[in-house]
Amino acid sequence: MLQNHLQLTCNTMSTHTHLSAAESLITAQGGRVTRTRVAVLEILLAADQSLTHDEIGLALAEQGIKHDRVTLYRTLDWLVESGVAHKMAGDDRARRFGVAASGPHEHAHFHCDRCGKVVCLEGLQPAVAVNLPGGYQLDRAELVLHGACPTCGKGA
Amino acid sequence: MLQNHLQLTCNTMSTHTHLSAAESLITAQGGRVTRTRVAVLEILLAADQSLTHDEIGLALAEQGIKHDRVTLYRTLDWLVESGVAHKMAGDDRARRFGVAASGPHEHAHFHCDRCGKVVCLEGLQPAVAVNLPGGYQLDRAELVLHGACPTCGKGA
DNA sequence: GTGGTTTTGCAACATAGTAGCATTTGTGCC
DNA sequence: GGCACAAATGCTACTATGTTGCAAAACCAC
Repeated sequence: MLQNHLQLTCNTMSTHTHLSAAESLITAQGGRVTRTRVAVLEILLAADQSLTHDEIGLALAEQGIKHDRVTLYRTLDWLVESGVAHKMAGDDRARRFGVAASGPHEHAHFHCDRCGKVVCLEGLQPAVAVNLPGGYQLDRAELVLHGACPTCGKGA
Repeated sequence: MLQNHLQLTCNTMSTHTHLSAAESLITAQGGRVTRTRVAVLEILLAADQSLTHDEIGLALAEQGIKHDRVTLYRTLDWLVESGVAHKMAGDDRARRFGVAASGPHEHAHFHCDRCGKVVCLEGLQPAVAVNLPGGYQLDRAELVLHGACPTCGKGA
């Protein structure tokens, strides 16, 4: 899980010009580098799976970063809008967020039906664009695979 | 308030042995044939797209069928549990429901990003089961295509 | 440091879905 | 047809998720 080392990631005022990956991404999008944005993005970058708003909020709290529920929603929305993160709807009614590491919208997700975890499968590209009925214009395809993740599969 | 036309759509007690498709489906699942279930299922059968809980409730009201929000949730849940209908999460936070006409879980959906409509594409089968990382067990694949439906595409 | 704009935090609201329980309604049986 | 019993409904209240408006604070350029 996430450590709570409290390692004072607030280096926006430091004399070093050292920029973390998160900070670079944010400035590249023309946004201001704020405590919340950096922390949220770092959490997403460090995570190997999609996280819900709630999970991210919890991680923020563990790092001692004070934040508001609404701010987190807006931060996540901004990240999605900027193309840095992507949003996806699961079977439960909570949306999950992850960093869009590869192409803009071209990767599949795996949803574990037992533990509810969602991971990104970068290597998979759905072979669609096939027999779509006439008149439909395809923008992007979203592929969600359901089943058991390695952890849950072993237990069975 | 609700009209009191009370047009007695109750044909479960009629002398005919005429059973609608909806009624047959319900009894086949070992469920009771109730006003709400028959009406909901007929609405879903008649629809050429997935409907939200809200849209179904509206359709029920238009037919003068008194119902409760909670009952509708439970009815839909029962239909999904019985395998008669299927549930899918869209980009908005409302779940959509449709009848599972073909196989149990093996068809794709098309989501129109302009009008929000969701239709079932029975003919499409995602060609997955490919390079899934080791340890993952695949149960089913859910493919959602995003783009413009024929109606919205023409306008562009 | 100062000023101006972006973000945040707060409170209140809105929507989607769930839980418990008393009442009603289908259904099998006589 | 009438009865009994379980399933389904309807009601109220509640939780969870997400949104809006606005004043205060933080960020960044100068």
